[in-house]
Amino acid sequence: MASALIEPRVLRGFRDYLPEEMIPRQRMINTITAVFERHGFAPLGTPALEYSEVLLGKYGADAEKLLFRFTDNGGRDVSLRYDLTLSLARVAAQYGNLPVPFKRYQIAPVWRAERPGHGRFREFYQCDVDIVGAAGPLAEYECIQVDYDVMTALGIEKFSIHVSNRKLLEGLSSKLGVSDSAQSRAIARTIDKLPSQGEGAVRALLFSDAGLNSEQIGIVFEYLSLKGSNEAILAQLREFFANTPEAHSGIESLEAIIRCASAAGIPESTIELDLSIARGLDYYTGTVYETFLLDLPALGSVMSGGRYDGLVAIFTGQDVPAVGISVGIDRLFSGLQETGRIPQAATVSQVLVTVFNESTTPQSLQAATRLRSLGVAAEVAVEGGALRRQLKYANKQHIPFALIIGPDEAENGTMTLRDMESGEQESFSTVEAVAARVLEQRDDHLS
RNA sequence: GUGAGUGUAGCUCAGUUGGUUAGAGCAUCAGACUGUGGAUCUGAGGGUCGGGGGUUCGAAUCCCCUCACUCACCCCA
Repeated sequence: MASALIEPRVLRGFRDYLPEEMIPRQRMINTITAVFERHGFAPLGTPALEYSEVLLGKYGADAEKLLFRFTDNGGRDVSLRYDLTLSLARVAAQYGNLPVPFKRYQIAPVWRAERPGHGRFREFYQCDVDIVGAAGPLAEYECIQVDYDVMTALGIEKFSIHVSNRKLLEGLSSKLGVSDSAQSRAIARTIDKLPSQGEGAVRALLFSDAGLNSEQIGIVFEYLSLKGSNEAILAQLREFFANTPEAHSGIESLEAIIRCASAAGIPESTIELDLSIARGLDYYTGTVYETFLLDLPALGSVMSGGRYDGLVAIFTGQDVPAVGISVGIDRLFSGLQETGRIPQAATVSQVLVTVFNESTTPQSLQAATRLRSLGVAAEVAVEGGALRRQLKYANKQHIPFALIIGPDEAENGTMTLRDMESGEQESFSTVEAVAARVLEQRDDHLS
């Protein structure tokens, strides 16, 4: 008796990445990883599952509802990680012998029990770099430098890094006479919507959601209307917050960041002080960043982060300075696809080594092995069959070359290399010559 | 979590006021074609019409429930 068939399916909000998508995605990640390591960030791995108490209590009440939380077979209360930052804070608190500052990167999936929507999933990747243990603006500037270098390495020219500081919002709350932290957060969340929803909507929300009166709303918009060059905005901020000490360290930090970036030669137009940037998560305490592609502003931020000095303290009781920035890999990937910057790649193979019959199989296998040792990705036509069939496979997979070794070639010690794009064939007597030909073609494509 | 919309082959979709055995294109596989892919022709496989219940002589079609997906809120990456 056959048992009931199992329907192949994945959970809501989860997905497979088929090779066609995974190949260019993996290449993008490799490029990003190389930038991280060039800045001295080292890889860190942490478990997907953590004790719930490690993850609870620092994201804010809304986020807690989004944890995948359950009891494991041993009766432990556990949750899938919601982001990578809290696990990093746990590591920083747990190991006493880490270097200071501790610089790590981590590219790994996180889970949120959210309702999936356009471009939103319950399992998605985060790609973070963080510096734990460095309090000064140099660490904050380094995140901007990494941001700039990642964008540049990916071939993106038109982007803008928007920078603000949570301390300014604290100063704003103080100036408004708001002391309730929930209300302060509501104000910040509402301000964050200015670019997407516009002034009218934000005014209405400040009244209905954040509970501000019209005089207070006037002050908020006085703050948000500070515009001009970065220098001009800083000057206006100093004046606006002259009697609000809570905001002063934020202004100083922004000044220092701008100075460092300018000294490092990052174009001034790339960094933009943007007072509407607030970031959603509650744990940010200082500088915050968001990065936008100028060609696709509606895509939203593709790289963002900030300073979160209080996070390690939930484990140790002591504040430890920390700052980081995170690449929104999926969003960035879809943005690059839209602007045509992702080359199509259906295969990783450069050569399909065909197999004619049993007597020529040894020659095919030897050629493939030699090609690989010469750095060529060589795939053997493992299914065999008619040569027509094998070439059809190479064509469909967009493998650029097919190496043909049949009885004729075996007899006179040659092999035939077919360029699948042009259909031209060339005879070679050594595998080294074949490899040179294939690698030359690849270099042409890259340049 | 709230509201609206859509579910028919792997994909995109037809399917008449409810009527016999649910179709097409693309894709897949085989053959024409055991030393050469993309083209053409011929043929084949592939469907519990999302699932369950109801109305009816009869349901892909009408009704109810449910699940999934899409869009807008909420929130965010």
